[in-house]
Amino acid sequence: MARGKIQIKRIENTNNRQVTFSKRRKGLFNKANEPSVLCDARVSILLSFPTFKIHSYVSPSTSTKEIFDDYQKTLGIDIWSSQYEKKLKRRNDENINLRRQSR
Amino acid sequence: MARGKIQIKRIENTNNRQVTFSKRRKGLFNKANEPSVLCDARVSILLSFPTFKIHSYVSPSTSTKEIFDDYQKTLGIDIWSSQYEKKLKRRNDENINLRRQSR
DNA sequence: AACTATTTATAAGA
DNA sequence: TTCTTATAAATAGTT
Repeated sequence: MARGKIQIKRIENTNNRQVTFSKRRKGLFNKANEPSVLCDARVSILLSFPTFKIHSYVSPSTSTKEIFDDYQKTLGIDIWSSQYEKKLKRRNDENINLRRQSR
Repeated sequence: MARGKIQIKRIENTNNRQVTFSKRRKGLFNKANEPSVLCDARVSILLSFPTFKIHSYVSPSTSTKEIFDDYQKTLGIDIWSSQYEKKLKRRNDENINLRRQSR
């Protein structure tokens, strides 16, 4: 785009890669904002780049977690809960045993 | 854009709103793909629209969960764990009481 | 960090 | 709903 078409492949020069990242981050977040206003959509974007911290965009009046919970509901899974479910089950089992003993 | 500039405000006509959503979803996901190739970035997009299921894009060679775990690491929090931590604490407290009673 | 020639995205129409 | 196309927006290379 612009002053010559580019191939979509890794930019080898480190400085150019960083400049392009910054420009495109701005463009991407702008593009995300518009459908949320035009179309009542909710958008969450997470963008990680090796030398920067992670960058995020989320549309107004919602939160990253809220959108993620919807995502998980749609998939019918909860990829974050499994580690906690195991611990909870263990505690419950202990609990039931203790109640039996105290009878 | 195109054939006249538009104002960025809610599109009231339901059909137009849906058509615009579909067009912009395509555009947004395309735009997300390019920095991941050009700049070694990782991108996760979740896009929810009332009458559709949620749509997602994630850059190649990673997963939505992986990017999210990085996001949480950067923030220094774990927004999904808190609800489980509460339940776990409750079970533990019950457990301690039961052990006391059975002494 | 600003500029601008050019590419890309897209609003409206077919 | 898919295609076209005139115009708006984004941006690669330059300064």
